[in-house]
Amino acid sequence: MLDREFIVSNRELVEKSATAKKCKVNFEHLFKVINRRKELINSLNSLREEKNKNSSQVSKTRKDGGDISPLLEKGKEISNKIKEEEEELKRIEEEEFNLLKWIPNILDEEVPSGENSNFKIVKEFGKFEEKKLSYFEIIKSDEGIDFKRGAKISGSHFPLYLGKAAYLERVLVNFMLDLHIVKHNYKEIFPPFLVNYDSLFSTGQLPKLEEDMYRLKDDDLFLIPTAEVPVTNIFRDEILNENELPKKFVAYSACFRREAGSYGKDTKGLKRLHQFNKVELVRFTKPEESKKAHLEMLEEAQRVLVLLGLSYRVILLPDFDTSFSSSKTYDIEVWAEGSKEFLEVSSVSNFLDFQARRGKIRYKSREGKNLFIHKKKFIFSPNFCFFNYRMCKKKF
RNA sequence: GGAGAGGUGGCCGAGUGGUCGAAGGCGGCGGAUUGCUAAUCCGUUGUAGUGGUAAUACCGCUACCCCGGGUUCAAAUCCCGGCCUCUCCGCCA
Repeated sequence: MLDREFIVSNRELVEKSATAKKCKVNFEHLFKVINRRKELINSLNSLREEKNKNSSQVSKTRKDGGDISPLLEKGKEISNKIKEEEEELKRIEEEEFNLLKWIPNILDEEVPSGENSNFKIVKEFGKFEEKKLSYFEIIKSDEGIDFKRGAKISGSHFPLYLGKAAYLERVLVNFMLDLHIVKHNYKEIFPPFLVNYDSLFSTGQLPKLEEDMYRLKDDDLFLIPTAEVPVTNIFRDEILNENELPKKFVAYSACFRREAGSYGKDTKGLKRLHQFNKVELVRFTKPEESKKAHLEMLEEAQRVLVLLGLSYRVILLPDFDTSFSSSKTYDIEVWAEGSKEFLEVSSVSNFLDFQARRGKIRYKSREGKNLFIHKKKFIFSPNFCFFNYRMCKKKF
């Protein structure tokens, strides 16, 4: 979420970003609501002042043996007026919140505009060879992934890993965790896989992506689409000390996505799964360290691929592909030799203070001011490493 | 699932209708004292909104004692609903 005052004073930038991300926002109406809210708050403040004064007058007058009945009358009047205005303020604030929550994060100035170009290739690493065998054939054995039985047990897009495939998945997860814990100094987190509405709201999945989420209706909980959600919410509604920052977390979790509306797209094999494993990194930093931290994470993410001996490229996503909450996103795409294509294994995003504001994640600066934390994350999906011929061959 | 207890400031803990943003203690900060450390003494110490204003300085006002409603001129305090925590019993892993 963006700050009310920020939107007012940076209207052009905010509108431009919203348009690029194809989010429709009625800014005219929003500004009217913002102004009315201010009016009401000012009016209520003075009414309450009057109320408080009148009330203490009652006890004084009574002590002195005076007649309090006119004061009681007056108090009642003021209270009624307050009630009226409070009701309007509540409506206005709800309306304002409903408008604000649909405004996407602002885009970094470096993000390419989708009108002329698509993504921008930032880096290419390794050789992009082609092999005849597709990943799909390699993993279809009794030491591979059994999609049929996975579908029987749960439904399509729930893969069942057998033998060496299960082993490979597990060691990849461990490898990524260990690398970031030991070499990059992240703290390991093992989070809950079910979360509540507020947690998903603060990371921005809700309300926009509600139909993509698995929901447990009886308990009003959601299966996490990524470990980003519980990890980001560790400090929701908290105020940290400046010297506690930066916070660096790495978490493995299974991820659950309904992938509603994506039927027909990438329906085969390991793409677009309903359940998959992922190692997620999250950093909370001060605003002034935000950009640097983001680039550091981009390096850390690439290290995984370099150590695994995989070829990849790094791209900077264009505006229309940058997610609702993100300001700037790099994707790392591994080269899949069998299917001869680039596949997204990692996504490194800078959210600035967008999620922090939604979740009220703050820190106290030395000057005593509470500031919203900047957050960035990157993800790494081990299952996509299966796509690479060399990796599969090595392990099978 | 059944029964009970409880949620107050950074922490502990008092407070059952007005003078309570809230006693007291601890911690933090500033200072005094001090061979060092410790101890002692004095002062200070929440957050947000809004107005005065150029101000993250200062002053005023408002809100906040888990959350949301209600009663009342007046609510931390009374009433209703919710959430959370703890203890005991049962059940399952």
